[in-house]
Amino acid sequence: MIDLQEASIFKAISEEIRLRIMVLLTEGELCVCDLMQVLNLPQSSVSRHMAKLRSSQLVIDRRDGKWVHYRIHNDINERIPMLTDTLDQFRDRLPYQKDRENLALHLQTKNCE
Amino acid sequence: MIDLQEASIFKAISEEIRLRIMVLLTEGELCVCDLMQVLNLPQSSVSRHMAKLRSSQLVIDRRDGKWVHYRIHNDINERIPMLTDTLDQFRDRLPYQKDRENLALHLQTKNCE
DNA sequence: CTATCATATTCATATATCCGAATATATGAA
DNA sequence: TTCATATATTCGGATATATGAATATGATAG
Repeated sequence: MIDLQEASIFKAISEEIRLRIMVLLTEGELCVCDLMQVLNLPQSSVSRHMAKLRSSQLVIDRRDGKWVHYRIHNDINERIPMLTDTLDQFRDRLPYQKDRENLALHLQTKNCE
Repeated sequence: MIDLQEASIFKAISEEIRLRIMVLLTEGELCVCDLMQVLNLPQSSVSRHMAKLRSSQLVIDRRDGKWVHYRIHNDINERIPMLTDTLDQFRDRLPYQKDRENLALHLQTKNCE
């Protein structure tokens, strides 16, 4: 079944984990392995969710060696004006706030390697 | 499975028919029988979709005799910033524009009875 | 080349969602 | 009360989506 483009975008962020991923991406570019550790999910799960976000053009990917980094698509505000404001509004609520704390801790550890 | 409230709202508008209903409701209050005729859908289908929109608190209902009128919830922009602006942006695209034309014709006929 | 790491995809299964038809409920008129 | 109308809910079945494990792909190091 082919969704309307607009419905497809809402469908992408209507799943809890993908919404949490989108809020995390408001902090900046992240790779699959970051998200696996921060959200404590198997790799295949994160990768599948990123494929869905990518196919809805909510994020774009950038390969850097073995890693694939994802970030929120530049054009997103033109297609769905509410999205950035809405994600920002969620940042200080649970579980998004806790996710962001976990991300900060994870990035610290990562830098110290 | 219990969704996050935020995810539940997006889930509600991630389905094509419900999104079209929400865009129609930007024009004002409508009852189930209006939506049935404008969207050419069986009554049970419209009623089920309205229950979903209601449980996500995207719309509120008002009973007037035999009819139940639905309108977009007053508080919606506080929970999802710019949602109504986003719906307004869809109004002039297809299939939403065609739906609005059908609604206008339907309301004319209805008034002439 | 092989080995390893990061990511993507496939597979089978479980769960969720959607649908029209049928039935139930609610309201108002006769 | 009985009937008709508007809406809500229930019922199966079909389709869609999410899941972890296993496998495939892609990139780099040695």
